[in-house]
Amino acid sequence: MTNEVRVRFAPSPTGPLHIGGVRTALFNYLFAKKYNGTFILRIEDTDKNRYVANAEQYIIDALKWCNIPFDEGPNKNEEFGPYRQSERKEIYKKYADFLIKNEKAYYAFDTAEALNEERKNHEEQKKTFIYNWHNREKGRLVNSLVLSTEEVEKRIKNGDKYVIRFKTPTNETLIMQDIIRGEVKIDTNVLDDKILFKSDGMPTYHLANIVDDHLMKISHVIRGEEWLPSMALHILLYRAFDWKAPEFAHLPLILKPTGKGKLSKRDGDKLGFPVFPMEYLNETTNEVSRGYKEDGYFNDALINMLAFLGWNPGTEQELFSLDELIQVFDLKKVNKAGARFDLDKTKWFQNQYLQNKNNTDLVELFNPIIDANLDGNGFKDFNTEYRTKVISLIKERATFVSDFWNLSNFFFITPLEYDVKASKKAWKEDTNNLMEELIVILTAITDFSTENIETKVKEWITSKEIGFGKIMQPFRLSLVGAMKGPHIFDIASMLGKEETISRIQKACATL
RNA sequence: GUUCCGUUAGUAUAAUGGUUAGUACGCUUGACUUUCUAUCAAGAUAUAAGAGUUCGAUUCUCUUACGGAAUACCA
Repeated sequence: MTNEVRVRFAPSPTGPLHIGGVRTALFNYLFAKKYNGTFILRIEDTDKNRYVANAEQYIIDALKWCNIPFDEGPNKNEEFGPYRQSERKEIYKKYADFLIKNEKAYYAFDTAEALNEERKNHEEQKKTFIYNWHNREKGRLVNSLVLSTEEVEKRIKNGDKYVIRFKTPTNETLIMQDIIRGEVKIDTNVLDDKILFKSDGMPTYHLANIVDDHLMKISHVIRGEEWLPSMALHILLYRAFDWKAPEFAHLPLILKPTGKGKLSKRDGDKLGFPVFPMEYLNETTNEVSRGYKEDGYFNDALINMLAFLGWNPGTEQELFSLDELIQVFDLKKVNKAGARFDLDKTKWFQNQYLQNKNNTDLVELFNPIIDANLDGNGFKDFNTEYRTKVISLIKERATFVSDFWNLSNFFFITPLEYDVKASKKAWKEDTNNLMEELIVILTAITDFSTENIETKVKEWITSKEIGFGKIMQPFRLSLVGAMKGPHIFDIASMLGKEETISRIQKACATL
């Protein structure tokens, strides 16, 4: 690659970033890093009405948690700044005027009501209203193409509201290149004269986006597929300015897990899974939306899952660290079709990451949970070694750190009650007597190791000729309180002789 | 409605002008652990439909169907 790679993620601060946005950011980041390029965050806040105060901070925090740091952006290496479009307001007018002067754009004075009226009329006739060469000079619309120069100047001087529209060229088949989709063709006659500059003095997305991408020397525009229909306008704008256009790549959309349409911000609450990387507080409604972080997902697991939504390296490896992703990432291998979000697969990634984490690291995360649940009620003090051992025994059944406690509470507290169904099944009339005998066996064991207990107990069961189930099931029930948990002899060894025997006695007394 | 984009099992995807169309999640069954939400093993399920090009197409072309997006003084 001869030119420097500079890509940008350009969200609009109208609310929290959802995982589709995170994936767009991720792909931009991976592409930039792969080519030693620059990843830029630009805040596209040209719509005053939809602006949400805490959204920008959320976006920044979310990218940080996801480990997708930007090289340039608000308050960071502002060489091409500012990076908020609201702070670049003055820049855009100049470029809009340039287009007017070169007859690539024109003033339009039509009111929103008049345009709505047109749309309605067209709809009644089953036609679509398009503001373009069909009608822009036919006199029904009010713009500088039909008005005299004097009239236009008078209106502007008067303070009449106006917008600036792009004068789309006619009779041309545009052939565009998309890195992911290949050739995309469109007839310019079906395009409409998009508004570039709004009557409130702000540019629309289209103008601001092109001007900023040019000024910030963006080399590749990597964005969601919803922008594909706008690519023609954008290419035409680059041409009108006589600028070199960047390369484009339109990413497939992330679709709802069930039903129709693309994943939307509301789906999380409706379908019962997070759509946001982190929890988000809506400050006007005070509603809290759940986030992957708070639900217990690891950031690297989320990122790995997202990377595989619409892309894969072409090998059978599925687990990749961020650095490995950077190495193997290739825009050309991104899929064209929309990808349905799959919660099961997401959990699988999380599970894999949990299994691969060091137990010593996991203890740090588990400690607060143990301490909160214990609150001085444990049967002894539990050192880090003990806690780590517990994790090693139950980890494979867990997906989240928050699963640990349910899987391991019996390592810390004596069962308070016994699972009713299991008790009925496992505890028979002669069980108490058998347990008394088991206690005798256990008492005799000096080295209370897993292996030792196992051989001694099994020897005894075999010599008594009484099916394993009659002993093992009540034994487990006594120690755990339910028919669950890891290898029973591991549990006994961990609890120690005294606690093990005392639990059996307690069970005998209760059941 | 119009324009653009897309379509390999339930889902995410791999591969190829000639293969038993691969993998993962999920699902089913079995084994093991005489517990399980774990583990192991086995299994079922796919090239949307039709036509054309070709000795041969899932792969290239066209049509249809279906899906998605866009069609705002939102991004």
